[in-house]
Amino acid sequence: MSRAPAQPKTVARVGIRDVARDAGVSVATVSRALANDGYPVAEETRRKIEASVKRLKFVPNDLARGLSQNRTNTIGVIVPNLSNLYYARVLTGIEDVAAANRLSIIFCNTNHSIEKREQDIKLLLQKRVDGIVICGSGSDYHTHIDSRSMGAAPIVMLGRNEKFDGPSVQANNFQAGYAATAHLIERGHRAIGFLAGPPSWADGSERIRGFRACLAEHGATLSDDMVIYGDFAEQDAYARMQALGRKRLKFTALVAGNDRIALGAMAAAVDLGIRVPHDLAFVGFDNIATSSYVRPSLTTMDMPAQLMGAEAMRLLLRIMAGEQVPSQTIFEVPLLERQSSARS
Amino acid sequence: MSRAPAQPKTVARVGIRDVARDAGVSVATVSRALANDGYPVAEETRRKIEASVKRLKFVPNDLARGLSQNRTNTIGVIVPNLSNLYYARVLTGIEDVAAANRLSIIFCNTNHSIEKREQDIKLLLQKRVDGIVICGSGSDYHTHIDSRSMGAAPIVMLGRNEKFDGPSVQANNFQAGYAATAHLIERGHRAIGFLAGPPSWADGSERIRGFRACLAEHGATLSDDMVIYGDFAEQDAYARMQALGRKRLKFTALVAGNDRIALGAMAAAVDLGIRVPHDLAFVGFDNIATSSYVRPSLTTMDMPAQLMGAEAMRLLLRIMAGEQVPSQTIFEVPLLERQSSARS
DNA sequence: CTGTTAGCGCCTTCAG
DNA sequence: CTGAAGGCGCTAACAG
Repeated sequence: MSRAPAQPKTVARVGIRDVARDAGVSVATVSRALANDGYPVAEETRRKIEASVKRLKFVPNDLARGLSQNRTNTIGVIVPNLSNLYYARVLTGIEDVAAANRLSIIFCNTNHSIEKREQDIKLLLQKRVDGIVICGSGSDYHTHIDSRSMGAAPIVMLGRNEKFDGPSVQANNFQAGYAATAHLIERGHRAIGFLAGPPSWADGSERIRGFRACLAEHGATLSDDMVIYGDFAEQDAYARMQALGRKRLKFTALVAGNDRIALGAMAAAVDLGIRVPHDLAFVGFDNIATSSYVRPSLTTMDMPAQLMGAEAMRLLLRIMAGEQVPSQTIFEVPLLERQSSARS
Repeated sequence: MSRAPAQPKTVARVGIRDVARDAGVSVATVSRALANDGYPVAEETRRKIEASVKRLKFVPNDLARGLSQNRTNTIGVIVPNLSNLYYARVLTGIEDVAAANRLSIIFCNTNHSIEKREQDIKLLLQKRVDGIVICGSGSDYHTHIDSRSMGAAPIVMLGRNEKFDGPSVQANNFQAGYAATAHLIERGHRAIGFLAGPPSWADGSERIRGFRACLAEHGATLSDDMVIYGDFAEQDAYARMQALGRKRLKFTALVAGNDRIALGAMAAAVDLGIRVPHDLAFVGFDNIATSSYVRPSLTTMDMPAQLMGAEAMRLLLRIMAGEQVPSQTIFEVPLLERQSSARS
């Protein structure tokens, strides 16, 4: 597959040389005026240069700049899936602080494929990004690129990843799972199930650990069929809930691996004539926008997605500046009580 | 604000020259072997080179490549706001076909600020992207960069923008607004209101035009207070609905500017004791994931967001390949009947 | 099939 | 405060 050059060679772009000639100075001076770092340039010279830049419509070439400066002012962000509003918020948080620091973002979507992720990392390294934020948890981190040697880009991980030893930003998912469960227990529930995501989802597993820990601590008997695995989305959760509801319902409350799962399951519950929260209470994770606008509204653990994104970006900036940063930055997750777990 | 270089100059990166030396060939041969276009390279030479690449952990520098090839295999995507799932889906569509064509995406979020957008375009041009997709409609397009002269990157617009004369991908929002309204009329409604987004939102205005046209055609009297403007999100819609509901409700059905508005308003309706759809029917636009998982589920116009994103990217690819493309590519928007507009 | 050699457009010492 | 010149890492003629 070959593409024609984006620019026909016949249309020579205006370069710094043209500006220099037009302004009657040397390229070095133009370069310095444009860089606008502290380097002294006479006010008048600067004005002449700026005029020429305007007149010639000069657009500096960041590729050349990057090549000689060995820095691109660009970072890579790898996300598993944007249809999950959680990641959209994370990305928004990253973008905010990136933009504030005049950094561009090269965005990669992996669709949860770890091969795609490896490939994306390779690509980003070729593009000489100054740093990388990898979002999405798993137990699968594995890449043969040592992030610290060879001057390769530093990596910050957002989410739990057991095999990654660089700096990471995480939510305290164990605590969150624990708190969600404790909330239900406090409401009098004893038969509580967990509608989980995929087993490979590290953040999810932590939530389940918290769930089990809380139950154990309250003397509940733990059985394997209390945790029902599936995927991240509404549809599958709807189906799982239907399967659950057709038998005699053995739970009075469900913790869902995330809000999308909760929403899907709640819809199924309603459709089955199960009253929420009277017959069945729900707690989710993420606090996506719609969770407070469904009825009954969804009680959820309020994952600070945007904050975490922003923090990850800040860490990356500090690493890029040569600072040492903490190996783990952990956010607690507050409970947001709403109707789906109200006393009935 | 200054940052330390991402890479200490002391650690010289391995370059194509090192590979050449290691493999005992010339840099040109290495370059050709790596490019892997049709250029003939002896099998054995190729093998030796690949071995050296592995051994030395050579990572080609795309900046240098871009500089000499005058192409970056990177495109820019500008989006108003990712917290709207609609744009997340558009972006996903773009990313899919971009990745399939080995193009990277530089992502920019404008928060609906047209200044930020101008700035982003400038940045993208400096980074010498091969093309740009601008998402989000408005009546405000204005940039002094002529997309066709100077070999600057071609632009494809996704969404309606009156002042932009390049190729665009759009949904037929007039038809969609018309169809949504016709659906309600067909259900027996005559007093229909429109819970709009901001007046500056071009796609939204088209929907309103369709709404008016449909009403007019069915002999309804049009008054200005049938359209209630606000922003794009749930919260504001909730407030507007509450204001509406406190007076004697003069509508039996509402068309909402998008699903988020519909969801917010429906929540308010429920809270006010208004029965949906019995007392008040709803139709939205976008078909975001949760719309089918709220109860009552939301009837909506199924905007083909991902398709449109993919198509915009395909158009851009064709332009980049030097092809001529249609100035407008328009998608029709199907109606998805669900519970919020069921006969009551 | 392979090698040599100019650039690509800018930054950055090193001298004025 | 300004200029000259080498180099960033790779590609693309042009010659073998």
